[in-house]
Amino acid sequence: MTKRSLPPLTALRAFEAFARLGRMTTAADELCVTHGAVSRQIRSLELSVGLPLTEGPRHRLKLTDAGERLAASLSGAFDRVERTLADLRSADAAELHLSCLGTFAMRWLIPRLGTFHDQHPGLRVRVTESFAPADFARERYDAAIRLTEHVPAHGGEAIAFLDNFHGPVAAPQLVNGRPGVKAFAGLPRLHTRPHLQAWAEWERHTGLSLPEAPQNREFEHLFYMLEAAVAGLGVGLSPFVYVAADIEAGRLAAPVGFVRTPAQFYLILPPGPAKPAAAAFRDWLLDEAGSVPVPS
Amino acid sequence: MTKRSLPPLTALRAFEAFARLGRMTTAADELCVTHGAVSRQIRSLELSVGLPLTEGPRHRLKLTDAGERLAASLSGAFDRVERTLADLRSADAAELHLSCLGTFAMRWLIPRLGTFHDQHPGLRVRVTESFAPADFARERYDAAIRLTEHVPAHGGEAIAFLDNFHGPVAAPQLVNGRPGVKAFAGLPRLHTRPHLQAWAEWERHTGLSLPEAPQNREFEHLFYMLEAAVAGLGVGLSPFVYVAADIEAGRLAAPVGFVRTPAQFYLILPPGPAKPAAAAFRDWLLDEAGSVPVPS
DNA sequence: TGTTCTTGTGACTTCACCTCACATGAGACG
DNA sequence: CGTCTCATGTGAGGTGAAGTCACAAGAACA
Repeated sequence: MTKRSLPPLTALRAFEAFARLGRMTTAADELCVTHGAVSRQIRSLELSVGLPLTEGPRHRLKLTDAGERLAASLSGAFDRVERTLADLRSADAAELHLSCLGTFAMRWLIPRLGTFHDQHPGLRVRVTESFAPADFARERYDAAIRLTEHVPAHGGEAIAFLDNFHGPVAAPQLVNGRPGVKAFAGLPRLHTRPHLQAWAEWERHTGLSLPEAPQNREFEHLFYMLEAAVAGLGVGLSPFVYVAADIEAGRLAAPVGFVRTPAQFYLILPPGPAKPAAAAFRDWLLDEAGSVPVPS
Repeated sequence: MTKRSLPPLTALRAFEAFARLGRMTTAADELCVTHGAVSRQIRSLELSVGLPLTEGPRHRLKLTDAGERLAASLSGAFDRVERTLADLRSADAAELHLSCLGTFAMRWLIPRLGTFHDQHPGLRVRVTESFAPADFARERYDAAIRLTEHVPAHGGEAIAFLDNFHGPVAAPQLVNGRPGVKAFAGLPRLHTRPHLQAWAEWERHTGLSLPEAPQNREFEHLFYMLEAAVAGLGVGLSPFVYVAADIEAGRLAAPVGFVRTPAQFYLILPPGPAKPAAAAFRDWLLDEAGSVPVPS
C-alpha cells in the first residue's frame, strides 16, 4: 500500500461545490465562506494539480475538460462517502445497545421485550450482559440497567424504574408448608460469589435470621443459584422480580415474603442527547415497570 | 441538488490513513504530523459522525463495524480521486499545447513534425494559431512560437531558435529572369493587413526600393498573400522560411534574395519548470532549426 | 457611459490544527 | 512484581493555512 498523494482536501471540496453550483459566489454561500476564499482555494488547487481547471472570462467561468473530469470524480467520491455516513447513522439509529444485568435480562427483560418490538418494529435491541458499574466512557451503550443504591454522577440521566425486594426462596417440597424462618431449617444456604454479603444485608433489613445452615454453596451467578434453588439444592436469596414467575408457577416458595432494599433498578442513559431509540425504550420500560405486581 | 453535509475532510483523511495503516503513529508519519494530531482528528470525527469508530485498548485499537464500513468507503473514494488526478496529469503530460504563428505552423513546423512524432511517439502536439503576443497568464500553453525582436519579460525561458530573413518573391514567369529590383517592375504589390509597414522595413533594411507598383493588394493573412504570389497576382514580401520550399520547387522566385531582420523566431516557454513534453519539443526544435539552410 | 454582476487579489486577521510534554494503561521481560 | 516499552489520550500553548475585508478588474446589459 503506497502513501496517498492528494491535494489539500478543502480545496477539493471548494472546487467540487463550484463545479456543482456553477458560480463561486453560490459555492461560497454553501460552504459558509466568502467568494474570495473559494477563489483562492480553486487557484491553489490548480497550482497543486498542475493543470488549469477553469477557463473563460470572470463573469462566466467554465470548467476545462480536466476540470469537468475531476469534478465528476469528486462528486462521485463525495456522494459515496455521504451515502455511507447516512447509512451508518440510520443503521445506528435503528439499533438499541443495552448493557444489562444478566439475570435481569433473562428473568425480566427478555420475556417482556415482545411488546417493545410490537411497538417499534424497526428497532433492534442488542443486550449485552454486564455487572460492572455503567461506564459510558469505556464502552458505548445507548442505555444500561443496573441494580444499585446510587448511580454515580456521569452527566446523563438515571431513572429508578423499579423498586427491589429480596427474600429467601426454596423449592416448595423442601419448605413443606412450614411458616416463617423455620421453613428453612436444615436447608443448605446458597450464595453468589459477586454478592456474598447478600444474606447479611437481608438479615439487617428484616431483623430476622435464618436457622443455622448445615452447608453453604457458592455460585458464580445469581442465575445459576436460582436454577439450584428450583432444583431443591437449598435456600437462595433473590430479588423478587427474578423469581416472581417461578413462585407464580409453584416452582419456588417464599415463606417469609420479600422486603424492600435501598437499592433500586435504574435505567441509566449516557450523557448528551438521548437517541430516539433510547428514549423510546425508556418510555416503554417505565410503562412496563408500572404494571409490575409488588410482593406482599 | 442539495447541499452537502460532510464531516471535516482532514478528519476523514486522518481516519482513512489510520484505518489503512492500523496504527495512529504510522498514519501520523504518512501525514507528516504527530500522533496526537491524528488522535484528535479521529476523536473529532467520531464526535461529528455521532458514532464510535474505534474500540479496544489503546495499544491495540481496532475499528468498530461502523469504522470498517466508513474506512472502506473512504478508501474507495480517495482511490477514485487519486486515480482521476493521475489520469488527468498523464493525459496532460502526453500533450503539448503550442501557440504558433499560423503561417509558421503551416509552412515550417507541420511539415517537419513527423520527425518529432517519430522521436516521441507518446506525445500529441496540439497547435493553436495565434498572432497576439504570448500571454501565458490569459491562455495556457506549454510553449509558443513568435517572430519578434524582443520577448517581453514574463518569467519564463525565451530562445531565439531561428534567424529571420525577408525578401520579395513572385511567380517565376512574372519575374522572367530579370535581375535586381527591376525584376518586379510593373507588378502589383501584395500586402498583409497585420503588417502593412513590412515593405517600408524591408526598404530600410536593404537600402533598396522597388519600382512603383501599378496596384496594391491587401490580404488578411500572410498565408493568403503567399498563395496569391504563387498564383502570379504580384510581388509579396515574405520571411525566407515560409517560401524556401516554394523557391526550391520553382513555384516562386526571389531575384534580390533575402536580408536578415532584427526580429527572430522565438520559442517562448511559460514561467516555472517546463514540463517534459515542452523540454523535448525545445530540444527537437533547436536541433531541427540548426539544420535549416540560410538564404544567400 | 454608467450600473451591475462576478471573480481576482493585496493586506491583515484568526482560529483550526498542530506540537510539545506528560499521563495513562497494557504487555513484555527479566 | 517492578520496571520498561509501546501506543494512544490530553492540557496548554504556538502558528500558519485559510478566511475576511475592501477594492480592482472585466464583461454584459441597459
